[in-house]
Amino acid sequence: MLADPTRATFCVALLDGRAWTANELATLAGVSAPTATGHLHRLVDSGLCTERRQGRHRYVQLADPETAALIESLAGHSQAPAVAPSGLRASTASAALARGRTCYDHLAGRLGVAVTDAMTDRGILDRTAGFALSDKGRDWMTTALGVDTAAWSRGRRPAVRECLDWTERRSHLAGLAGAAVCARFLESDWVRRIGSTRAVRLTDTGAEALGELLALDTATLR
Amino acid sequence: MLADPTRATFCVALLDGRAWTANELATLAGVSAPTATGHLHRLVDSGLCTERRQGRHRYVQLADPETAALIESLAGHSQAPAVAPSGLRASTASAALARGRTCYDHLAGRLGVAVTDAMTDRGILDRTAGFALSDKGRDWMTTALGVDTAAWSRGRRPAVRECLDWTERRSHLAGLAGAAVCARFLESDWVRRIGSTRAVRLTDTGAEALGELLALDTATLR
DNA sequence: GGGACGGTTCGGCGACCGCCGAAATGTCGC
DNA sequence: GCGACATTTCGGCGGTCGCCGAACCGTCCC
Repeated sequence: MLADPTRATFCVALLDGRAWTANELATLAGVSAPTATGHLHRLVDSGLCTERRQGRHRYVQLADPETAALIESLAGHSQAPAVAPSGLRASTASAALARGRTCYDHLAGRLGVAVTDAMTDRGILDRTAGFALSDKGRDWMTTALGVDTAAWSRGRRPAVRECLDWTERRSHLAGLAGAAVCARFLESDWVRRIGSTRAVRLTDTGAEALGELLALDTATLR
Repeated sequence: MLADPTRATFCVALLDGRAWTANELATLAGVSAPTATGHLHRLVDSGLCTERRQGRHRYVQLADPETAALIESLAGHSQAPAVAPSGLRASTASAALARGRTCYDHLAGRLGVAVTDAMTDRGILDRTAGFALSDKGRDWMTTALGVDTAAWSRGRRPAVRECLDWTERRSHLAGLAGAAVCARFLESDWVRRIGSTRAVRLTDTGAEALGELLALDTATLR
């Protein structure tokens, strides 16, 4: 199912966690609308995606975080692209993605890895044996981010998960904690989406906040 | 690469962590030798597998634990097999696999999940936030298993990793800790391979040892 | 109502790719 | 050297599947 280049392109696009319409995906992948329709039917039938009909539009998105994690891990294992993007526009877009982006519902790129590293340095994450939130980390989630971590023990989704970043080739934070951090950062406008892409950029207030909360040097992230 | 049924069968077989010859894999997957050769070339070229020539034999195995983890996660996401294995022999073999098996280099099946659960109950694993080894767990590794956990901080492979068990549909322990547990159990003859398959069974001494070390009730695992 | 537009169904074309048999190569054991 | 055996190369067959154009169905907006 994921082996077809067109469907793979769809899924990577859907990794941004948003719902796309059939035509958007068709244009992105460079195929005709009928082709895209057929692929989307198969993705929905196989349970990888879900759809929401709304008027004459059909919005498709990944079925759940587990599916997103699977696609991430496949993307992480695929070799680096053979050719670098050419052209000013493409390379600007690709640079923006490398700097910071969302990966389903958490942060990735240099920004995502930097935040994860800073959380480790500050003792919020414990990476000496596995990838876990320390006691201090649980406090930090509540006081700094206003997140109720007690609710995390219920449910199937892991609280903390490691996700291989395919541009940085290093791990960043995923799971419920990663999603909470990303959501809070977007809500507080510390991080803002660039247009309607997956790419995000750090705002001025965001840079300041991350300096205070995580002693993070944001100079290379802007 | 992994989408072809024959190659997928090869990779799942290789999940036992051992090296297989081309003919063994051909027989298992029900294809001719030339077909198997072609597939193995592609798997090696793509970096998923490595080969070791030895006389007139060609031994193939998975390239590294990361690759094994990828295949595991794909296997975990594939739907349950539509048809139950039929025939006495097939169902005995499948029951043995469900009871206990190796999953690349760690334990899986009911046995793997039970050991993981027991380690959690005894406070060796901390699953309240992520999947990590507690301080107590590090001591246990050293005293009970004679494993030096200090060496784990170096290297890319995570010390503790969660692996979705495709028969139990629950997580079991993987990563360096999972590999250490499995290796130690096999060395001590607490667990023994059934023939040359991935399936393993608990020995009498093993049942006793697990009762002492983990307060594990092994009645349903035999 | 009528045009615009998103999405869908149908039919058919073409390419890719997995498969095998036959024959070749290389290794082992005697 | 010679037969047995594991593996490989080659050539060719066949099915699957992705793709598109054309025509069709709904919904939205004027």
